[in-house]
Parts: sequence; C-alpha cells; structure tokens
Amino acid sequence: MQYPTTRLEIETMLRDKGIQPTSQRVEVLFHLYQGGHQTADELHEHLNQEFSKVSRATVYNTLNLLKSQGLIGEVVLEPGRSIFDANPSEHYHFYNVDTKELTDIPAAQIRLDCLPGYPEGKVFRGADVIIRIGEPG
Amino acid sequence: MQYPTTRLEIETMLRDKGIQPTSQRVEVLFHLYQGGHQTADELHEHLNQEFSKVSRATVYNTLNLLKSQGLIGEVVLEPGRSIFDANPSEHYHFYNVDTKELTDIPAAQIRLDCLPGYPEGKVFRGADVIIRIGEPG
DNA sequence: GTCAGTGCAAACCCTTTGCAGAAAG
DNA sequence: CTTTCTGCAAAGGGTTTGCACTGAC
Repeated sequence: MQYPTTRLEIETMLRDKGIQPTSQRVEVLFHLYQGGHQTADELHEHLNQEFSKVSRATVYNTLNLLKSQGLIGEVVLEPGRSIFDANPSEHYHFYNVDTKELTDIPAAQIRLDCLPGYPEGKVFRGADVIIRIGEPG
Repeated sequence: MQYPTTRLEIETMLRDKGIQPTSQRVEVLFHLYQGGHQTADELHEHLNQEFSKVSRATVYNTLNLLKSQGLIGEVVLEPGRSIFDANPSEHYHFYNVDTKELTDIPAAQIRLDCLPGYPEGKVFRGADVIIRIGEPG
C-alpha cells in the first residue's frame, strides 16, 4: 500500500472523501503516514515539535474522524495502549514485546479461514491478530 | 480444559501455585470460572450480590495477580474494554459485534504458522486473535 | 507478633465533552 | 454571515496506588 506523500495529495484525498482538509487534519495524517504506527499522544508530541500547535483534543477528534471514515486503523495492544495505524485495510501485526515495535503482516500470510467455520448464520466482520514475538530464551 | 468446580479445589490449586487462598481470591476465581469471560467490573458486581463484600481494588489486584501467575487470561476488545478469561492457555476468540458475546476458538483451529516465518531471530511469544462476527447484511 | 492481604479513597492515565473563540466557505 | 473546526479545561471511565486496618500464620 502506498500513502500520499505530500500535504497536497493528502488535502486532495480528504476532499475526495468529503472531509474538510483543515491544516490540523492534514498534519495529523502527514505525520501518521511518516510514523506508520503511533499512539495519539506520540502523534500529538511530534506535531507540536514540527507544527505550531495542535491540541490533544483535536488530535483525538481527528483520529476518530479519520478512523470512522476508514482512512486509518486502530490497534489495541494492551488495556491502556492504543496505536493508530496509517494502513486501514485488513492486515495483522507482529508485536515485539522487547522493543514494543509493531510491524505489519499482510493479510494473505495468515489463513484465518482454515476453521471449521463460523457459528451458525454469522459472517466475518474483520479480525484483529497480534502475534507477540521476542528474543529467544 | 476443565476448571476446578468447588471452592475447595480452587483453594488447593492456589496453594499449589504458592498463592495464599484468601476467601476473596477463591471467590473471584470461582465466579470467573462460572462466567467464563467477564470484565473486572462485572465480576465485582456479581461478587457483591452473592458474596458479602469485595472491594473493586481487591478484584483488580486479584485479577492481576492471577494473570501474572498464569492462572487466567486477559483479552482487550476495545480501548476501554478488557475481559478476563478463565482459560489461560493459548486459544482465540470470536467476538459477536452485535451481542458483544465472546466465545472461544481452540488454538488448533487457526494456523498462525502458515507464515513465511518470524522476523530474523525472533521467536513466538503468544498471539491475540479476535475474529469479529455478526449477522449477515 | 509479624507479614501479607484488604478496603477505602484519592490519584492516575487515556480519552471524550462542553463551550467560547477562530477559521473556512 | 453561517457553519464547522479548534483549543482549552473540565469531566469521564477504567485501573492503580497509598495507607491504615484486618486477618492469616
């Protein structure tokens, strides 16, 4: 998957989705695309280093908006640790428990369909898969 | 997997694990075994209906203790929604998005090993798999 | 009598909300 | 000018912590 790389491309993409491309929204997406996986708070800090001022509330509101529009994803790693993901399409994750690093696994590399089947009459609505890895020993 | 069913069996199990089997701890486990999957708060409420008094703090402390000792598991469904699981062994979950019901999937029914492999030098440390299902349409 | 466990309330963290001011169309 | 967005600060929910009390050995 390839993300828009310039602020202009992001602006266009937002407009296409019917989302007003305010400077804060463009910056949030721009930075999320650079980092790949970031918590709301990390994003907030990065933004306020390179960009004048974005409030925490706006970062959260923007992330929720983008998520509800299917432009980004969210991964819950632990009770209090939620990561936003530049990639909104179906895919899974390695979580390095030593470095706390998160890396993508393409959906095709895991076969969730090798099950007996879903419960009677139910259909697939998506899956969260986090494979924890670490140093041997 | 079969859980201890009586308080006496639970007491014995705790003692075997080197955990002091206080009445609160036994009750927490007893109720978790009955419900299967419960939030800390649900457990706290159930306990205070049938059992004299267990504080929220003790419920949380006990659940964390039991989890750290590998006697129970925890599943994070959403940022603010964490479920404790009577079954601590490797297995996965269906999450019914309509009813919010959680059901177990035996580990053998999903082949996570059908990957190219783990990143260089890393080993498997466990996996969280939540397959969201719902009514068709 | 000593040490571990419990209960309460306050503290904490992350996230959301209400409202006034600012910006966009 | 109207509507939407932003920022701030306050509120919210779930979880943890500090400390005195209770209970187990």
